[in-house]
Amino acid sequence: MAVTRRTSRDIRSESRLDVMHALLSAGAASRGELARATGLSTATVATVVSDLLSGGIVTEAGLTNGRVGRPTTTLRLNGDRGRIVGIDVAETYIRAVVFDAALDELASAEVAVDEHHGEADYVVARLARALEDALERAGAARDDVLGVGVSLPGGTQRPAEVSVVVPNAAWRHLDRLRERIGLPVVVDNPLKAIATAELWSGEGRRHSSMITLNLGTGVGAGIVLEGAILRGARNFAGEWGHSLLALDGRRCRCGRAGCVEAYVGAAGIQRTLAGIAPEHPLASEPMQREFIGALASALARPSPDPAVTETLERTARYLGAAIADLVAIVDPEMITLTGWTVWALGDHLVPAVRRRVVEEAPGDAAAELAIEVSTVRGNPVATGIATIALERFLGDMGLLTSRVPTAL
Amino acid sequence: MAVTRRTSRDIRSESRLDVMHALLSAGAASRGELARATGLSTATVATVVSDLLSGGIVTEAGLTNGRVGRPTTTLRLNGDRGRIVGIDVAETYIRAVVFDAALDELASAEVAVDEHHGEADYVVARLARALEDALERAGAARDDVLGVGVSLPGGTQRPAEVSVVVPNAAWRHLDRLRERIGLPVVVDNPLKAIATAELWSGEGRRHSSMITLNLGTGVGAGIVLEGAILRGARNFAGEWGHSLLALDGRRCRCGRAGCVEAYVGAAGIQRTLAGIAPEHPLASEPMQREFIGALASALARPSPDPAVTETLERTARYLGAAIADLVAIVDPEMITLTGWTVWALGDHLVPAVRRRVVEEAPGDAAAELAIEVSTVRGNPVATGIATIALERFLGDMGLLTSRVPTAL
DNA sequence: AACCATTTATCTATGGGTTAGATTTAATGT
DNA sequence: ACATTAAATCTAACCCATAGATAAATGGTT
Repeated sequence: MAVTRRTSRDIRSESRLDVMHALLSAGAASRGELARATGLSTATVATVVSDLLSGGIVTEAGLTNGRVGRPTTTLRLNGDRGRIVGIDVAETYIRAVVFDAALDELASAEVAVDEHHGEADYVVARLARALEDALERAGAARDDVLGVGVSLPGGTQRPAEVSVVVPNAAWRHLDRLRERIGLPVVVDNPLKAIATAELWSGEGRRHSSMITLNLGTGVGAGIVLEGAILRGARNFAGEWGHSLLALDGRRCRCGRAGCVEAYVGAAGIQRTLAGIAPEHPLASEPMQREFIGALASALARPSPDPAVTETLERTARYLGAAIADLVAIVDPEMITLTGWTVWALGDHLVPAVRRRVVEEAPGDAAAELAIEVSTVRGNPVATGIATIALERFLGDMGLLTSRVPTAL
Repeated sequence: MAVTRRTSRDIRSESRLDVMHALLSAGAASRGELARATGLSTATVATVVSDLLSGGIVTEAGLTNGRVGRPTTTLRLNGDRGRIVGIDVAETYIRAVVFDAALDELASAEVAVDEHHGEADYVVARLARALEDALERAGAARDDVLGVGVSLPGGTQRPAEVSVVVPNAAWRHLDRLRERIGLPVVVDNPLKAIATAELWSGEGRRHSSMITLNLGTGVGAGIVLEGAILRGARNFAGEWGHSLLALDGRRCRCGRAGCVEAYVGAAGIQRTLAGIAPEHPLASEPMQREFIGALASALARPSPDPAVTETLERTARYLGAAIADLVAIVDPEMITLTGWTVWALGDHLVPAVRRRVVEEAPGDAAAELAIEVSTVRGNPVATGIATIALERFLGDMGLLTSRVPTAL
């Protein structure tokens, strides 16, 4: 596949996206403010806004009188345009979140999933249940739904549809999923979702390059370059969790040895602790999220358990080295961190990781690198996959061209 | 730094580049052929060609009569437009290559450099010597030179200018270099150079993503995405040689432990052999290029030395694992290999590496990945850095806009 | 020798994009 | 009432690409 050609239509498409992003992050803005925020001329903003107004994507939300002069009409994304659902299918739970068309969260629902019970029909049924619960709580009718985004772990790609790093039979049968949902569905993987969330609701558009790391059961990277998500030739880019940290190191659940995930995934952190203090009570905690939570509380105590402190130190070192590899290869302007490990351990982990990255990165590459906890609120996977569904919808409306490279 | 805005001028700039690339790879072509090759309309090609004709970049090289009909005017890049010099500054030598404006090689000169004699004045003097020798051999006057490209190892970046992975005092003083040469100079690092060469003279433009690996004393990756070189926030992207292969592994000359370069750089391969057979005569060969050459001859024998075979196997494994990391993170459509290690060992190494990458890459990510020896002839670093100088010249002429993001 | 068919290159009209600057609109202040 | 001010829109100019008409140049045909 050769390089894609850009046409002047794509420029308009990008201008529309820029205006929508500016509006999303500002909440409400006048045309003039949008022009200043996007760098476009007021004339262009006016025509773009009129496109979006006639598509019902934005609304005029009243006039505000300034000191003197013509009053400014305030613009907002039109939440009432419809509903978008984002569904985060994780290893142990499925969470469905309903958003309005301005990407404000309305309601959510979560169902537990038995990790060892992975048949397609079972998972699809649980997913449908989460979707219906969430819609009911949001008071949304099926007709209101503009699109449903589903994030599945593992690489999603055409034509094989889903190629899994961690095998799970359910994802080979997307047709059943579509049939059962009966609404416009887009499927992608969590890394592309968090990157999209960062691009619309976070830092992605303020920097020419950014990587967002998802740390939980699995770990991975969402890579954003020049305002676009790096998907790679097979939509596989960002599987940093399965890049090598240690040759012939710990066995990873993907089958390979020495993957980053085997060290800084939640189970990997537990293994680190078990290596330091095999008899430690936390080392045998069966639930990953409980384990991470307990680790956080242990660290918060006045004089923490040395084994716990050492676990954090080593994890910071592993993570620092793995992030340094990303710096060496991609050299991003900033890195954001997300995922439930970060929500729980961030206060202790992030400062240590910052120090480690500077040490481990080649030369002074990381000297000016910003490493921050993501500013995206809520579940970024659900937010991101819903955003991808919204992008797909906008593309179907003819408002977007090039920027809808969703996987499926 | 935010995302850069694209304007319609950039589209024309890309069209001009596309036409020039098509012309470079075809050697000679009619306007119609260029239209077919680029996917542009004949009208656009005609206007672009007339721009390039009036800039003297292309020439009409005679008419050819077909069977019937109006004869086709053949177009070529105008080599007589001037001369471009590419200078590859390596650890042990400096090579200057003179090209005509159609990027055909005219002459070259090489001077040896004492690795331990790294003062700025010394290196600059050697470089100037190589440049003058090459110009003389090419019969080129200084006035003919449109630009000089200098490739320096290590990251080159603003504002610190050159930030070295492997320290060398000389590169802190680019002003002296510029003063001594007295011609338009661009400086960049070898990874960006090989990527540029791949983009103009190789496979880069036929694929939406491509990585070219340089294997020699140092190792690194040139990353090409959507027809553009990935430079990163500090022009540091592609320093894959200093990403981690083995935590706490072999000490690397960059100071870190376990870098890819410490395993698959020429010195690393020798260390692998020394680990297998400490008394092996090749293990104490003092010159790296001699060592690699001797390894290649040993492998070509009917029944090769088992230590040598084992060295190749392990190197393939290291390289396969390191490439698998690139696949996991970037997921390119193809990978090309270059550098003198590849020229010498490619026949034995590449097939083994291909197998290893498929095994080591997560899931079936590498199943369709093409791994080939680069088709760029000659010294790709010199070719690439000369091409960057040509791009800079075209930019100064007003023929190119966005695509001249050279470092210095 | 005049004319037709054929192939290549250019010209023209159309449509999409952006923008600076003029103009209109709608408030406040005197 | 009228000037002032600020926001939004309109207008004209200038980019870009393309389809389709037109012109150019030749070999073959009558």
